[in-house]
Amino acid sequence: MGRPSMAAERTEQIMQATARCLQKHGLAGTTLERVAEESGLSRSHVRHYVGNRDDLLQKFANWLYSGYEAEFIGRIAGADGRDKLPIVMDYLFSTGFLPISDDDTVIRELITAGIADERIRVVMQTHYTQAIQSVEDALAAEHPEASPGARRAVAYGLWCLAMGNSMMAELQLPVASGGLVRAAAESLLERLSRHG
Amino acid sequence: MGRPSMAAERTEQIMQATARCLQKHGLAGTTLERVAEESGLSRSHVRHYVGNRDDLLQKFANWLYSGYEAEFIGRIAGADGRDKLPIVMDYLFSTGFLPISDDDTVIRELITAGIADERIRVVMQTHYTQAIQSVEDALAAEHPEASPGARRAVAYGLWCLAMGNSMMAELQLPVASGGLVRAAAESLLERLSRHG
DNA sequence: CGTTTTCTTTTCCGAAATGACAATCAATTA
DNA sequence: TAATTGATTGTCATTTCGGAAAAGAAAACG
Repeated sequence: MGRPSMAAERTEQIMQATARCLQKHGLAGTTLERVAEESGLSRSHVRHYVGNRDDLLQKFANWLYSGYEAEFIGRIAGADGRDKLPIVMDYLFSTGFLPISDDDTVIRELITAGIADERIRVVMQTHYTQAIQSVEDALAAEHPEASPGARRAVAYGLWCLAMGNSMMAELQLPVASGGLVRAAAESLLERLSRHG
Repeated sequence: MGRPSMAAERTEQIMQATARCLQKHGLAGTTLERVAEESGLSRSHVRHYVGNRDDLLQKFANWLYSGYEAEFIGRIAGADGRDKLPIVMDYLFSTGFLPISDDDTVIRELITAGIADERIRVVMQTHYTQAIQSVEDALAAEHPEASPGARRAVAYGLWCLAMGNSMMAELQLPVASGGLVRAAAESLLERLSRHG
């Protein structure tokens, strides 16, 4: 064996720096140099540990979503029965004091990257497919009598509501921070309560 | 007077080239050089007529949305009564064969630009405020008996649904092209039919 | 020790984009 | 015809980024 590997720590450093960069400077502004600066390492370090810029973004997507898988998808799968839906609703429409979570910006930038880069896109496709499925599972636990088609539409609707609202919030549109999405989301949910 | 100004035609050329660039190469790839190439003019031309890159994007935002104002907001204001809502629904959820309209990509890139640049953001804020108001007007025409709060929530909900779905469509998520949003949107509408 | 492995630092090159400036050309009007 | 206004073209310097490679330093292990 040679010198012990710093890869694990360094990669973590770099990923977190990448997140901060995406948040502060957007996708185009997330250059290897800036990530290096933000992480306190040199650009050569970044290249050494994660490769070129495309590699960086792809690894970052994996890193980010594997975190979410534990935090969201995992938590829903772990919760039982009627505990699921409140978790989902809070996650999608948490109306805390922060208008948007820090991650929302990062995610949107990543989506932009995914439109151009297939590897990133695939990561996001599989993640989002799972996430929407989790929403559907939560709905199924709450409304087992509803039709699968209706559940699917509502699940996807909730998801789109959350994504769309996050976009509007990033534009600092006043209407985005008034809890109006949550009202719309509740309306969607009512459909499942009404006709079985 | 000197030589007659070509500003009007040239600007139009440049704006259309900018749209094509945003669509093909994204925000980061929309450089003055590429816009010049796409428009058939020289980079000096672009600089001469629209200024630097930030100026270009701001002028483009104005140009794009003044077009939409005529096409969408204007059309709704012009339609009478119960003709409004179908126009809105078609505009937001047109389920044609194209998974997404050409402009959707451009708009999303512009939103990304608006997050960083305040001048662009202001343009988009005012436009979207008006657009959501138009949706609300259409709902008011169809459901005059519904409560204003409910209408507002549904209007904003429809808008978010459309935005979120457009994002998912750009990621080529299969679920985005199945007409599922439209189903969710119809569910939202039902809320206004039910309790006045 | 010395070898091996990995980390770390440094240097170089090329491409692309921006900003600024200058010079020439063309059309209109006095 | 001359002056003026704006169009058109071209050039230069600077910056930033990305990609690649080389060389040195540090730690484990036999």
